[in-house]
Amino acid sequence: MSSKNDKLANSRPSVESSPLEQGSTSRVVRTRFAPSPTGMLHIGGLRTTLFSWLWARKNGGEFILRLEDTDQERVVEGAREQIMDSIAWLGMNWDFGPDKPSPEFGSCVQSERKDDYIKFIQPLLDSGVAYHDWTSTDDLAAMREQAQAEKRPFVFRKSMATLEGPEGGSVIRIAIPDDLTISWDDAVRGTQEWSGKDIGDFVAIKSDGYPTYQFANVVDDHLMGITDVIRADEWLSSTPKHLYLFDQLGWQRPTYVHVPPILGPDGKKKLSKRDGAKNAADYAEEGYLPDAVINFLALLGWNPGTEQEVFTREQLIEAFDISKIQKSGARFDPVKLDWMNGMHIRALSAASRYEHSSEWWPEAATSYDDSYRQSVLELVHERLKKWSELPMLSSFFFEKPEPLGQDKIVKETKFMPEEQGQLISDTLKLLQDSDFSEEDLEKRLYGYAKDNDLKVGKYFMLIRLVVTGSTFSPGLFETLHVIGKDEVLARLAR
RNA sequence: GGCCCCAUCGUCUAACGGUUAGGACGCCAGAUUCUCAAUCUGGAAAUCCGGGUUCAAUUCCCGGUGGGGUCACCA
Repeated sequence: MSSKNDKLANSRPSVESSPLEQGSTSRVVRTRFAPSPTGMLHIGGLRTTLFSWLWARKNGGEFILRLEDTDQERVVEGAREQIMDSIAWLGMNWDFGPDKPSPEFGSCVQSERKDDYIKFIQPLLDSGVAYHDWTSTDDLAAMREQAQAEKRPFVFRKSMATLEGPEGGSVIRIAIPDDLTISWDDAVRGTQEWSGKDIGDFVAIKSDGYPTYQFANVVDDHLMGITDVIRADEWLSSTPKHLYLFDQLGWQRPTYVHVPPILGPDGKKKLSKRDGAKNAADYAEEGYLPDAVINFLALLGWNPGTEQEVFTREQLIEAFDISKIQKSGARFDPVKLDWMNGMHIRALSAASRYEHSSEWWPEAATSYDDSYRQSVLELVHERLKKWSELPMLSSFFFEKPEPLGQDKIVKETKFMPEEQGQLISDTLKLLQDSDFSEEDLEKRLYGYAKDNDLKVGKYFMLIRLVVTGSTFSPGLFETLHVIGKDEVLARLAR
């Protein structure tokens, strides 16, 4: 057939023209993320959101959050809020969303836009592109099963349909011509071409009157003026359906950008709940910084073409380019995320680092003032990978540690119990009239070790163990200085 | 099974057809040092296989293998 369709397909920008320019030359860039509120938004969805958001921000365009809830039965309570909270936590602001309708196109919730879809199906029905079908779901299932058994793909055609039935009980399908050829330039996959004979006549309007994703998606992308459809790879094979609809409705096609999947630990299947696929809330709870998560996610399936790894949010927006999105799937590496988060914690100014730390302090820290806590933070932050580690690394600044058994000290320092007692009481005397500046502590402690011919490492470890209860801590003088004279002497005297 | 997509160190990735195949995480070693970190330096570590094109292939083509996606009144 259809020279008409071929022409439409061919009227698209040629292969030579960059797909990047298709969306951005004529119209202001508009992207959207369109999840269905059926559950948690996990890491893969978050990354897709990120790419959409970055691309809009980079181009001074708009980013829309649209809820695809046309399957009312699958809508999960709370999912909508969870999705919005996750995206907001990562600092990806939307220009229009479920909570922010547009004066131009209205609601961003599909169930509230039902009338729009019905409106556009009529011309398709009139032109014979769409038709009513009364085939029962049971019959459909049987047909599918048979196709399966015969090891052939299930491709529904009008000839298989039940064309008569009671008013209102039908679905509306889009008829796909066998000789249709649909081609397009995917911004990451390159030129794609599909044959109509591999595409079944798909349902556009369900028998309950709601549109399917396939239809609502196209209508909304058009009505909302979406220029770049950035979505997961799994949609690649339904793109021809969407394109056919754009063409038949006489609408301008957006640029399609199919991003690769994020893989689970085995490097094969997509990351799933079973792998502990997380949502943004989980990362918030473990004490990751939104900027670090964004930085990490951006580098999963995209790279700037330079050797830079650590980016601020602004640098990411500046550097991001959909032409550098990877084709193949990427594995999620939590170890690198930890490193990345540590880098971001260290990149913060002392003041904003302290601000970020606020809810992570151990219980005992509440009775201490800001300036004390801030000094502690500056001492321990280089050892932090995530905020949840703060209590473990800082507790001895706020409360006396559990006294260590002498055996433990012997094991760590090789000082016999008698020696321990002697050294500690000497140290107690030594520090009695110290001003407890780092310099003075250093002078006295080193001096004592030297005068008594002690291994500095062993001696310092002894003091550390007694004062902090831990085999590791920030530098000994800094630690003693911050804890303060009274408390240090009290701990030594125990 | 049909159709489609993908393939560089363990992982994330770079490389106009000509590079000692680069960087990062992790790992190992060293430096620093009172411990642990942080930091710096060095090291081990990769082009899935087979053909073809070419003076030259990680790069282009074909085939294989492996992995993934999709074939719903779900998105």
